[in-house]
Amino acid sequence: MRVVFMGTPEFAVPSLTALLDAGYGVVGVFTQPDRPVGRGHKLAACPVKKLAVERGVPVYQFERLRNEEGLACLRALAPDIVVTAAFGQILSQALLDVPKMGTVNVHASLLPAYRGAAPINWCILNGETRTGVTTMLTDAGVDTGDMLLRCETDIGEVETAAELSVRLSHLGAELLIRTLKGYIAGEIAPTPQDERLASRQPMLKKEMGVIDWTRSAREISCQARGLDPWPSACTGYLGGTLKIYRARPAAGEGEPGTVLRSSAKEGLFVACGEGALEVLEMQAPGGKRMSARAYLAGKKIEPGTRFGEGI
RNA sequence: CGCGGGGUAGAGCAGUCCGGUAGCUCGUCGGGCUCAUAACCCGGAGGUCGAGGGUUCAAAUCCCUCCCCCGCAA
Repeated sequence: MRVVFMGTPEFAVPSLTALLDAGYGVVGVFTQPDRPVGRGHKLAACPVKKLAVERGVPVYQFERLRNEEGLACLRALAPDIVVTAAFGQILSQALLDVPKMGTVNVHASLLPAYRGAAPINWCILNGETRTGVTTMLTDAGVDTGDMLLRCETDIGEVETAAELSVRLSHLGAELLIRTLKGYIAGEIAPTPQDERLASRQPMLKKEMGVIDWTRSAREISCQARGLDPWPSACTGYLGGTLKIYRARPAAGEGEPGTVLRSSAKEGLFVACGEGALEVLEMQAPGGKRMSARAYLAGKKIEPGTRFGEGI
């Protein structure tokens, strides 16, 4: 069995690892080109590339895989099946026609809901309590292909998108192996997606992070957790940006955006349009990420402080 | 050469400019108070001040070199 894997970020790593460990013949890995990341404009390899190199699998990187060059490369590898997981590029029909058994995608939502980009973030942003992973046969649309298997899981009360992503990536890897076994054996019947239940969300934008304190504590909590680690929920503080990564609703009321209680022992509570927000993980201007209590052990935030002014 | 911040007790910070007993909050351990407590009071333990070199009677602090971490931007 000749398998070609396409994926880029951390989410795809467990899937590729599972493929390799399960003994599938991974003849090539396609991943996004190295990008200048971090300080100093250094080119950095994505997580999938690092793993592939480490495991001795040939790596191919094309700016646009659907161009002639990429297509020719994929054809030359003559894959029986292509597996994708958060690859980051849309495959053309010509690419999809290459593998005899089709292209299996691992998608981090319970399709047909949350098609498109950032499904994990959107689930939390929308306050969903349950999500999962779906394996499907990729077609020309974005996440519209027939479904193979799915796996569900609850979303924790204070779970962030970053944490959920890690969990789903492992569930996805496990599901992928089960899917391939069943699919190759002809034991899984592809199920068409019900278009009436379909939904699709746009990519995340940095502006989505700005907190409107007149919203409810519940909504802001979802915003903070859903946008971790990027773009992250933020508000103005000390002339800079205070980021909030994890929070939960709590009792309390006051002028929206006002600090109600603040101490290393109690924590940090901010009044919202409805209820109060208990800030659990945050990042002060110019500082690093830490728990609100840890921050308050070193720096004070006086009750009455107004957040959100002068971002 | 993209801009900038930082490394001091388990955690978070002050002290560095202007060298001279290592300090605060939290946690932790012990004791007390209380019907009780994450509350309160008393006491204790815990630090090669990132590493190396230099200046000095004396360096967390001044000078040089190196390592590591982080924010912004992408």
